[in-house]
Amino acid sequence: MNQDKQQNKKKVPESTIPRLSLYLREVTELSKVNIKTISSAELGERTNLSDAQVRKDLGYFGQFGVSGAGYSVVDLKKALEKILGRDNKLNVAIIGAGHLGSALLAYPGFKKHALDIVAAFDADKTKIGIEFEGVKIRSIEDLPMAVNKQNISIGIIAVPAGEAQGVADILVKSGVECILNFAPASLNVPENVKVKDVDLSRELETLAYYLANNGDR
Amino acid sequence: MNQDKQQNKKKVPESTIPRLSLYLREVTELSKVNIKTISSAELGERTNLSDAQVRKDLGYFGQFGVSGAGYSVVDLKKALEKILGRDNKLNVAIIGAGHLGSALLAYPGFKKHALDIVAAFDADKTKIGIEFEGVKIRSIEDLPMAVNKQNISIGIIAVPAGEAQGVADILVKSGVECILNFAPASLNVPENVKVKDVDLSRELETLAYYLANNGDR
DNA sequence: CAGACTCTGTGAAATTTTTCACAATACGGA
DNA sequence: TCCGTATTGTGAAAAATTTCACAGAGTCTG
Repeated sequence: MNQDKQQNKKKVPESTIPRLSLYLREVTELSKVNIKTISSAELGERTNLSDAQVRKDLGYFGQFGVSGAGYSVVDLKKALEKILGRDNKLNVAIIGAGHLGSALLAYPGFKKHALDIVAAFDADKTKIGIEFEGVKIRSIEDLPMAVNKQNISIGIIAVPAGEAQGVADILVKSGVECILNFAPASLNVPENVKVKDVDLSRELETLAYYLANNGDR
Repeated sequence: MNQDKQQNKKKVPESTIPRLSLYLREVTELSKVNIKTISSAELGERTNLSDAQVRKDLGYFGQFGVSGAGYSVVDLKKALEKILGRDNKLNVAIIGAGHLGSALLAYPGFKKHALDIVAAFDADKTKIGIEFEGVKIRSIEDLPMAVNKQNISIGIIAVPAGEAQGVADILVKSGVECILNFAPASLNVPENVKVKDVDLSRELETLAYYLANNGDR
């Protein structure tokens, strides 16, 4: 039904998408310093990926390059922005206004990515009403209403692990289909909901493993 | 030379390690509520993975289960802690004491993972001397010395993208072999150095992609 | 204590992802 | 304009990862 975009194309690997974001970062950088074109090899070097990987990734979405010359930086930038959906603004809610939640509220990257944090919630009554970075903390009870009223499409969970599933349930029930989960807990959600876990513990533990097994690579 | 641990065993896939961390999280949880055994199927359900995946992952490191009964929670917990190197404490330095850096200093997860934040650095002279969570911010110039004196094995980069490579270079030169990079920049480091990127932009962009291409997958 | 049942460990198959390699194409200089 | 060079796009091969599926081992019930 909406295969149209990728019709006969092969399925895009899961792992390609985050790399597209990397490419976009680089071409954005390049466009700032007024560089006009870049080859897959150079782009690969800048992202620590192989040239073939770069070409293959881009190839899933069309033909953006010019044989013998490489990719036009501005064109590729535009194309990637389109693919990654930067053209339509998205409204984001943060649930949990602790250390992490407030660091996120201050994070400048959101604006760059056409993401607006339009609401923040916390269960702690003493925090309600406080304003962080122009966003007033509200009671978590207001969440379902806010999702609808403010057309929120991404929920960021920044609460302790024990409360994460409950928050996820509320988000799902309210109609949010994308969750960025900072809590160290595996969330249970329906198939149609996309969860991305950002788990510091896991990252650290992975590093510790490589330290412990140093050398095995 | 230190293949000994995994002698004749097949190479452990990169992707297995973060999952081990997930398993450990679950068995730790289970041990708290005094559950004695768990099957691969249950562990899989709790982590949104298949039972086969769980067994295969554990299988790379030995035979921890009992046919017909499952895995002993305490034994598996111990085994995973060993594998992930939680038995030896590691010293960590955070570079960058902005919003993110200070949120990290407050993050309770480090202690749990046998990680000690023993030092924090910032380039901003006005921040030097301030104490966060019992750690005094120092000048970034002190970093090389601190790495040696305090036996720091993990560096966490929490500076703006433009400064990340410079900080990475200092870390590498000082002998740090593990870097957790929060800056949205691709770091260039020697082969023997392990970098883990935690890139919020990339996560968000990936989510946005799935929102934009909602329905496919 | 026997038989039914459960659940692991693991080769082999299937799938996914990455790399290879090269024909086709466009550019740029003479 | 033509030739040499650079670089893409992409099937096909290789590698990595996941899933399948089942023999074998241990558990539990009556």
